[in-house]
Amino acid sequence: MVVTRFPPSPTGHLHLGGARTALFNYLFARHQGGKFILRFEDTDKERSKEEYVESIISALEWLGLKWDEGPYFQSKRFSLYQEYAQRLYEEGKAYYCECSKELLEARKKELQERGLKTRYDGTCRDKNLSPAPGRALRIKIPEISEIIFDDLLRGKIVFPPDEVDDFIILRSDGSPTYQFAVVVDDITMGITHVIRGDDHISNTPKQLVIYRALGVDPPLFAHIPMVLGPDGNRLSKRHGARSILEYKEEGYLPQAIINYLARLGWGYGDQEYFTMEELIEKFDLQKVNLAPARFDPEKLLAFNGYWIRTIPTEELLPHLKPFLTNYPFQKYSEDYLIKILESIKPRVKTLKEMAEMMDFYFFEELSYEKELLEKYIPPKIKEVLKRLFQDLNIFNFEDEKSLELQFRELAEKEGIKLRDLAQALRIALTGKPISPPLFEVMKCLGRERVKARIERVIKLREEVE
RNA sequence: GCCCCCAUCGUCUAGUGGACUAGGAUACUGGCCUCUCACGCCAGAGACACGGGUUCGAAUCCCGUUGGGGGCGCCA
Repeated sequence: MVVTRFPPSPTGHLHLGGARTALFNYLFARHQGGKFILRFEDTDKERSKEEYVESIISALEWLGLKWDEGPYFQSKRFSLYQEYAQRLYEEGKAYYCECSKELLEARKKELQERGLKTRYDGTCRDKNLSPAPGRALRIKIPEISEIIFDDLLRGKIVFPPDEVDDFIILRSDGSPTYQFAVVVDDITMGITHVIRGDDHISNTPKQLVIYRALGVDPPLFAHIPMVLGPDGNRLSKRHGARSILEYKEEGYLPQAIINYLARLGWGYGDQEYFTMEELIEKFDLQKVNLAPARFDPEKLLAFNGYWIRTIPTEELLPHLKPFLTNYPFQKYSEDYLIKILESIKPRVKTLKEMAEMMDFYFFEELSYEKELLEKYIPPKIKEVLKRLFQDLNIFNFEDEKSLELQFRELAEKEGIKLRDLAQALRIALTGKPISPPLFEVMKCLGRERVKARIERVIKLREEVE
């Protein structure tokens, strides 16, 4: 059975790059009917934080990337790593090293200055040191030969013989380093496919050395291209390195983020829009592009707009509710909310915008900008509004079609353009020059609320004069 | 500096030797629809990085150049 994993280190929030790696692992596992594991790589005690564990978990849950096992924590598995390390030590495949950090640092600096490779010089390699506090355990790289592996996406990748040095697998405090913990975990968790960013390509030879020393066949590797910022540089805080949860707060739909992320570096013919179900069905690692992909916030926004107007309104409503907390929306029925959402859906790109556009449905006393009143309600139109006021009692508010007809007739009778009348009414009813279709708005508000707003706006308009 | 990966419109991509006058999406421009704004529809502009090969024939295969990305920790 296929087993994949997503191994974030809880030293930051889940960002777009990490989310995409998680997504690809998830999709691959689901497509193959396999298992997807969540594992926190928190061997760095200094930088790992519980709050990041929580935020990563809630981001994954929000995106709908459900894991089948875990979360595991490397910090709780130290005895396992020590066990494996002990084995390597006893078999002579690893040795203890007493070189101090300062000494190593100095040697490295010197090598750099001379333009040479910064590798460990093997000072302690043959000292036969026994374990002792303050000593780190290094793996003993066997005889020099090149290291080759078959990447699922790129084919053979070859590293020259002297690329890997005797690196540390157990720190002097006994904790495992990343390279070692990953391998032990992937072995013990039965990982079959390692799908990760291509920034890990150069780590792979080190890990292969560990697999070999442990006498275990390595999993299959697929290195997917990284996600770059819009400027082609590494993802930074300004754009995509923001937490996924920030996108949630700004009014993005998980469907949109998943869809966008899937299309970043992967394609399925000319199809652009995919539900999670379709992705699971159609995802194929072989179709992943090899070139790094730039994150384009505008396209993500466009996808968000698409999914807002595409998913059923009943499904949209729960996503929107958190953005309505400043409105007394509890007073209104679910049916009413769904009705007004329908008309706003095609006009917005985020849930936040949606909430902003809906405000007039919830408040009776709108505030009107003086400029808008003057621009859209000139004296002539104001008089029309006054005369219209009586008609409102007999107009049929049952459906927008008949409302429209009634107002068309009225405009004709008054000798003004429907357009001008409509804009004045729009200001009166919504407080804005841009809104959902006017007659839909009227129908939703109902006769009494429409009357009250027109009456009030006439009064305010006269105060301005 | 050394090592590794990569290269189609601004961006994301389709394309796996002939179906390419290089398709779609997004963004942009013009038009249609229209009570505003959107949505939708139609149209336009916009790319095979460069140079050598291989081949009857290259966006597609090979080599080089250039460009971009990544790695070289007792970080992950």
